[in-house]
Amino acid sequence: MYALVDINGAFVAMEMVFRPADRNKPAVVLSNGDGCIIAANKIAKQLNGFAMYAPAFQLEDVLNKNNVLRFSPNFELYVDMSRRFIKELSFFTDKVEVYSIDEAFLDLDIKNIDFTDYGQLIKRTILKNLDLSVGIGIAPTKALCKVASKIAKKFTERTNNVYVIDSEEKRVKALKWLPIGDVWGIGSGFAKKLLQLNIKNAYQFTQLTDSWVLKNMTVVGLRLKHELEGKSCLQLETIKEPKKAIGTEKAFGKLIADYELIKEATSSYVEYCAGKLRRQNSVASAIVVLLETNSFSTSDEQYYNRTVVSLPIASNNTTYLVKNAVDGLNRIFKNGLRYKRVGISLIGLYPDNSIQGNLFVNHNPKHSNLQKVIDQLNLKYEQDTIRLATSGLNKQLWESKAMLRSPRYTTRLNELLNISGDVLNR
DNA sequence: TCTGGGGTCCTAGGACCC
DNA sequence: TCTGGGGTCCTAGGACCC
Repeated sequence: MYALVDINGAFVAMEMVFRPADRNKPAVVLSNGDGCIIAANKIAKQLNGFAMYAPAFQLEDVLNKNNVLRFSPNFELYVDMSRRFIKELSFFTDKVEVYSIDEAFLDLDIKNIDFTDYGQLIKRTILKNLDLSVGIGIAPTKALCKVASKIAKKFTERTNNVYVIDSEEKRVKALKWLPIGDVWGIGSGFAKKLLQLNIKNAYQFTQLTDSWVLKNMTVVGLRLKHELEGKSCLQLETIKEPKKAIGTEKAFGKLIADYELIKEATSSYVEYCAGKLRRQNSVASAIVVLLETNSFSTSDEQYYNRTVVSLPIASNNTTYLVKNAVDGLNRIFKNGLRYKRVGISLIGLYPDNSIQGNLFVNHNPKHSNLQKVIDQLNLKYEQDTIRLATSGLNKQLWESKAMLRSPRYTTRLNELLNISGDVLNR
């Protein structure tokens, strides 16, 4: 049996850990630039006229009228809380798959336990130690865990946040209950297609033939069907594989025409991603650079372009990667346009201990010691203590603002929670 | 005025190899 | 008359996830 443990309303819940006085208020977390609503607590979701993922400015009235608390995204906090969440889970089994920032699959291959009791124990532990509430679905396959977890969350009064699918009867009942569009792995595209065929729930989906599913939904769809039938096809991936791509693309705070500022942003993104690249001991063999105007504008000239810069020698050296990314930017940059976003992605990643040489390029590793020292300083003090001059000093001119970001309570010494001031006075 | 960001996997088709 | 067979690698596009 597997378990899926999932933090309820994760981002808002993580904010509320440090704001106990605000727990009964509606609250949302917004996307970069305070654009869209990406997370909300139950109270906010139940408000009249509320819509998840809507642009915040469209819901201005609803948010103001109900005094909804708004937060800029604070991923540094969420990532750290997530790390603590996984640590708690690892006390229950050493087979943990970190599935996302707020979810993990566990292998419950443990003899003589009552799964419901065990789930409740996990739930109580996370609540006690982290002040976060979770939902837990337990079943013989991962896809069925997802189904069980939905039931656990939907019918909290009956399930107390833990639901186990451990019989054929429960499986069929659960699948008949689950609308096709809510099935893990069925997105809006396939949901639409299946509804046209009068497939309305997960159970009906499992009644299709294997060959139809294979032909129309590839092997991915077929695996899902088997999983829902109770035949496990998706293994627990407990070993964290290195990423195959590391990228960043973000909207600017305002539209930007100035090449120098866009170059700064590009350099700064590469610097950030190259750090992640080195931390997973990889090198990149190519860089994607993309540039985009504001697609929502009806008056501005529209432009979208991307290019792939192949590197003669794979590398994880910031200076070298930045230089090549800027070459890419130069290829696609057009004067006279107002840009909304630049993005870079390091691709073709492989381990840094097996770099393929190049007969025709003189590889000069003289920067690698410098790079190490910079990384050490940035680790010891703070991110960006030392950075490239090409990443510039004008961040405030292009970076989107995060006016509503809460303190990074658990990762910055100068943003620690002040108990008497921050909590008791609230 | 304001409209998210960061990933994975699969397939088809085109180019190439011997 | 008859025009192979078995591969790899890359890219674009489409699907999905949180």
